[in-house]
Amino acid sequence: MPDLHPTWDIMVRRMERRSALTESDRQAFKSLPHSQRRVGPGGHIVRDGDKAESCALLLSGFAYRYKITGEGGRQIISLHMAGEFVDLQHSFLGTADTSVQTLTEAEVAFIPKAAVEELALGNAAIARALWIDTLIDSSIFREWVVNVGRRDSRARVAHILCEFSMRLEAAGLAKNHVYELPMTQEQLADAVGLTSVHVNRVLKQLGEAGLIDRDKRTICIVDWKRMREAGDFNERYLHHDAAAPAA
Amino acid sequence: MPDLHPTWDIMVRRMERRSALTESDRQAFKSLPHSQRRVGPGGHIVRDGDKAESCALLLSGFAYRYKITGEGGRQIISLHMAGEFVDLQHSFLGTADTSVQTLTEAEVAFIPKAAVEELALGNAAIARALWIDTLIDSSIFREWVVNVGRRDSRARVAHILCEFSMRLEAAGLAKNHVYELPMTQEQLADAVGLTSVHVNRVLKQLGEAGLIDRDKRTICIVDWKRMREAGDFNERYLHHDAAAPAA
DNA sequence: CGGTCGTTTGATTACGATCAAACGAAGTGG
DNA sequence: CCACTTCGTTTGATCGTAATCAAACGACCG
Repeated sequence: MPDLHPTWDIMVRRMERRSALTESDRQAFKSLPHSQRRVGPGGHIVRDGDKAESCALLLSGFAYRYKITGEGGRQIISLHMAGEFVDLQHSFLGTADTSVQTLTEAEVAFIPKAAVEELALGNAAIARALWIDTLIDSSIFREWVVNVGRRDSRARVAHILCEFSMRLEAAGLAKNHVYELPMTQEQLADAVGLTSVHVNRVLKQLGEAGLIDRDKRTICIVDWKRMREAGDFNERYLHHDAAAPAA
Repeated sequence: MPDLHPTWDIMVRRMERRSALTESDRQAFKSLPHSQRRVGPGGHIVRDGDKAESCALLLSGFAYRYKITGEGGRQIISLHMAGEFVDLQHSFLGTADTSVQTLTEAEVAFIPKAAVEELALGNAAIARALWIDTLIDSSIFREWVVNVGRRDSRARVAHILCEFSMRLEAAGLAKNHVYELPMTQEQLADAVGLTSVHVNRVLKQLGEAGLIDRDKRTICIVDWKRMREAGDFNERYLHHDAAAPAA
């Protein structure tokens, strides 16, 4: 594999944190058959209702998962960054129950469904790693239910900014609580169940209160402690420590 | 296994819909070591933050998963009925990230974490079945994010009533869209991100509009078609068809 | 029979939505 | 190069849904 995209290594390293892998396990990940494609900003990776034929690994850029309601409203359900499997679930469920769209220009590896299943079910250590990966996604969904269901606008926005910061840092894509938010205020609004107008006011207010600094799309969480409080944020649900005991 | 609770069979039958099982696979499920306990209404099965030591299978009754926010608000994140694993994820994640409480008197089988892991990772067909089970849970979480994030009060309540009806029927616990709702309006409110007062008004309105009939806690969805519309409900996300191809 | 819990209804408030418009930056074409 | 469009952000004014506050009622239970 001479020209394998470097993000494959990042993904494998994340898997190793989930389950103890042997060298051959690592190779199994890296030798997955796939076709790599560049997707422009706003391009679709999966569409709700699609029959699953492949599983997408995000190699660069950002993406989000969403659903459209009968009234035409959009709810963003999750955010994804380089190194993440964007629709592993669909390989097992057969049909996509959400759409996934890129936020930025992105490179995506599409792995045939059969290869994913074979990898995932052929080896206990790998199964464990991938399973835990989907379970952490699941934990994030649960937290999002809480976020949009029971927090006020200020806490919702603060919470998502904290989550994004933590996840970016865990992935090695940011540090010191400074990062480029790869989405518009409208998309942010659709992620927290508010309107873009209101999100704008909340961001302004968080700035005035000295919790964040903004410059264009760059977010700097100046006061992490107070921001965590404002967002009722406790990173435990991210399971960044999700240990790797038995292989 | 002379006196195994009959719900074990129901659970195994659900697993068979997810993945083709052999007789020995079925036996593996049914011979899981476990301790069975009766839990009174409102009793806790798991508490947020608990170190996972076992995995709970609900043998009878109803339960719900929830989180408490810093402000003291409660968000109910999922509902569970007999035959469902209530916290399979915790066995793999190590720590509970939500609490689970019974709605009614319930019988619960606690299976040691190690036994679950061994079962789940020791055999591809079983791994597949259990994994799909957790992925469907995950799909329901996604739908709930949409429900609380982007639907108005009427649709939220109608949606959850539709979901519960469908799931009960799929589990063989109800038919003809008539069922006993095992929760108070306050709990219903915490599941849809509203207040109990408002849920009460919405229920009344759905009754007056001829979509449902209520008698105490018994819900009868009189006009399923209009109710689906009102709740923007499309059962696809429940993946009740989630087929079982390769074993 | 009193007490608790859940449901129901009414009155008022408030948070965030909606409507509307201006502004700035980036991109396009004459 | 500048007019012009487009897209996203920002701010202001008003509206409406659901929250809050309050109280009565009914059912069940000890």
